[in-house]
This record gives sequence, C-alpha cells and structure tokens, in this order.
Amino acid sequence: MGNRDRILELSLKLLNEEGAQAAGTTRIAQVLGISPGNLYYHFRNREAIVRGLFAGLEAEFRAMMVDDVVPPILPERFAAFYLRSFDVAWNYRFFFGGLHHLLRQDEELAASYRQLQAWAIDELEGIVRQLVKDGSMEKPRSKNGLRSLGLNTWIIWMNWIRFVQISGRDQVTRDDMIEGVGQIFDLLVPYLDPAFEKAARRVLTRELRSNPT
Amino acid sequence: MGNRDRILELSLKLLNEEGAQAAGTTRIAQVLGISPGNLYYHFRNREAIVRGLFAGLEAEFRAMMVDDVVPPILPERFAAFYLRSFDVAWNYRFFFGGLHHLLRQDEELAASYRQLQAWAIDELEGIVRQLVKDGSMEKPRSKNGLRSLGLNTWIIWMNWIRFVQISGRDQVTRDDMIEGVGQIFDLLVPYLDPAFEKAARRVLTRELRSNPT
DNA sequence: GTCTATAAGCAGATAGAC
DNA sequence: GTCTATCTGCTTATAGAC
Repeated sequence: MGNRDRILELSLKLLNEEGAQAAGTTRIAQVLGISPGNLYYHFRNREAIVRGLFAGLEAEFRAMMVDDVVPPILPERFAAFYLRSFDVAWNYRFFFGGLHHLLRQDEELAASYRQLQAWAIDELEGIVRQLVKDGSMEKPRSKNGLRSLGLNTWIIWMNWIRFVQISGRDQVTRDDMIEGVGQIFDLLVPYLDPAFEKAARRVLTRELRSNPT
Repeated sequence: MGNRDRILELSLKLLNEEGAQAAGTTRIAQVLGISPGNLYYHFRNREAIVRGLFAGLEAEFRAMMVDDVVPPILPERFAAFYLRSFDVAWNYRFFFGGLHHLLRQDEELAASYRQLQAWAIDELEGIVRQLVKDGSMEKPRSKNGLRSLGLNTWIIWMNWIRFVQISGRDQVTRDDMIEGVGQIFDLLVPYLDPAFEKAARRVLTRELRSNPT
C-alpha cells in the first residue's frame, strides 16, 4: 500500500475519532511516520485529503444504492439496506459531524456533496414510491407526501450519528445504529403494510439480539 | 450597553454569518473597535463567549415552550409555536451548524446542551401526547410511537437550518423556515385529525403569502 | 518519492500601564 | 474597564537536498 492510501486511511481514522477539524496535516504525517513534505507531495493541501475521503463515501454510497435497491423491495432487503446505509454513515461519520464547516471552506467539495445529496433524496423518494407500487405501502394523502417522506428520511439518516454522538453516550454501539434504522422505520410505519413492517422489524430485532451490549 | 453585551451581540452575528469556527477573538475585538485585552477582561476565553450565547438560546427556547405550549393545543397555536421555534433556531444557527465541534471542545457546554436537549425531547413528546389527549390526534399503534415521534421532530427541527444552508441556497429566506415547519407537520400528518391539520396548514400558507420571495 | 528545514500567518491568551 | 504590546504555540504550506 502506497503512502497516498496510508494517508487517506489514517486521516479517515483520525478525523472520525477526533472530529473533522481536529487532525492537522502535521499530525497525520507524524503518526504515519512520514514527513509533512511527503504528505504534500501526495495531496496539494488538506482539503484535497478530505475530498479524497469524500470520494470513498460517495463510491460506497452509490454502490449500496445500486446493489440493494432492486424492485420489488422485500422487507428483509429493505431492512438490510437501511442497516448497511448506517454502516456507511458510520464509516464516514466525521463528514456529517463537520459538514457545515467542510463545505464552507471548499467550494469544490460542496458542489460534489450537493450533487450526491440531491441524487440520494431522489433515490429515497424512489424507494417509498416503489413500496407503493409493490403494494407494501399506502400512498400518503397529501400532494407532496412521498417527496416529503424521502426528505425526512434523508435528514434523519444524515444526522442520526451526529445526534447519538452529541448526546454523549460514552460508546456508540451497533445497537445505536439499529435504533437509527428504527427511527426511519417509524417515519414510514403509518403507511406501511403491517405484515411488511413486521417482517422488516424482525430483521432489526434479530440484529439487536446478535449484538448484545 | 456595556462591552460585554456588545461582544455577545457581535459574536452571535459573526458566528451566524461565517460559521461557528470562523470568527476568532482577535477579529471580534477588532470589528468591535475594542482591544483583545478588553475582550478577555469580560470573558475568560473564547469558549466562555459561546457559553454566553448558548445561555441566550436556552433562555429563548425555554420561554417559548412555557409561553406557547398551553393545553388544549389549538391548531393556530400549534403552527405559531413551530414557526417561532424556527425563528429561535435561526437566530442561533451557528450553534447547530458547529454543534459537534463546539461540544467536543467544551465539556461544560456539552453538559448544558445535553440537559436542554433531553428536556426538549420530553416536551416535544409531551406536545404530541397532549394532542392525543385533546382528541386532535390518533395514537400511534406501536409501543414507543409517541416517543419516537417526539425524537424525530427534534432531529428534523435541530437540523433543518443546517440542511438548508449546506444545500446551497444563495439566500435562506423565511419561506425556508416555513418549509421546515411543513416537514415537521408531515411527521404528524398521518395521525392528525384532518380538520386540525387543515387549520394549522392554513396558518403556514398565510405566512408564505405574507412573505413573497 | 521522500526527506529536512523553515517560512508565513494566525490563533488564543496574558502582563502591566493607564 | 480599557488600553498597548507581546508571547507562545499552532497551523498550512513550500523550497530544495537526496
């Protein structure tokens, strides 16, 4: 593994553990046992490192959507998708924690992020739309109900981990992620076919059991 | 108005406009036309300024809850409450944008915040519980439905402005705030009495009309 | 590709005069 | 309460040798 990849790998670890603003280039180089000069050989500046990490997030996110969102959407698949989505969010949690600041200081990153976000919200709306088509879900009465549902899903998803972290639990566990999936389920519950909900919920319960605190 | 208050007032303005990490003590003092020494006479350190601002947020937030959440909850009152709540969030938007970082570097602030958050979630749950009591809302079927509804409300509320900002709208308008209230309404819609919803929604529409883009 | 050495700038914070 | 002057420590980033 070349130094470029080692820099990305360690940066992700440090930023996730200590916050998006905490680890500077000097420290990254030092922990890695390379020189600052070397680091700057591989990345024009600090922002380029973050952009490199974001590229990883984007790739994982898009791959997940392509793999998992295949109609018809069965309840097990549905639950698995959301569980996996929280794993992705967890792996790049620094990003969501420091989002505002990161985008403010890097217009290029901001543009990439906005594109991904717009696509993601569309996809999430597409999922609920598909559920309606599959007969697994009742259509909301209001005009923009499906859109709004997709948007609320996105907002809960992207902020759940930050919420858990700032709430001060000493250790964030996999159960916290499963709880996050539950929060998203609750958005859809009033519209979901009870049998579908029950089957999806069962997947979560099983995951909980397999990861005792 | 003494310098202490002027420091708080300007800090709030700068942090809101430029982000929670942007404005340093040097710059605050400079813009204000006072010396750094004077600033440090009034505040032990930068964190103390942020804590001072948080005290303002907390006071406004609690006052709002006490003033507006009085049973029975009528639809107009209900809508007005959420509109006002977004005004408060907007006035202290720097805080929610930089929350993760701010709490990480100030344990005292983190403790205050967590206390307020816990109380707020309880209150939001209390509101939906009251709506059920008033007969304006149907009770969710699931065991923790009301709790979950309160929690989702909180997460949307505290993250809506950050969402709007990172989405890159050039100008964040009052209409964006009204849209945020709409997102929260949509969480409750499936359970709400249609007449109640219609009356509450009408307040929002009227607000939209009175603030043309 | 990797190193050493260091520039340049800004942050938070303090001492002590007035 | 307010000032001037300054210190310390940090950061990003670069120049140029190997």
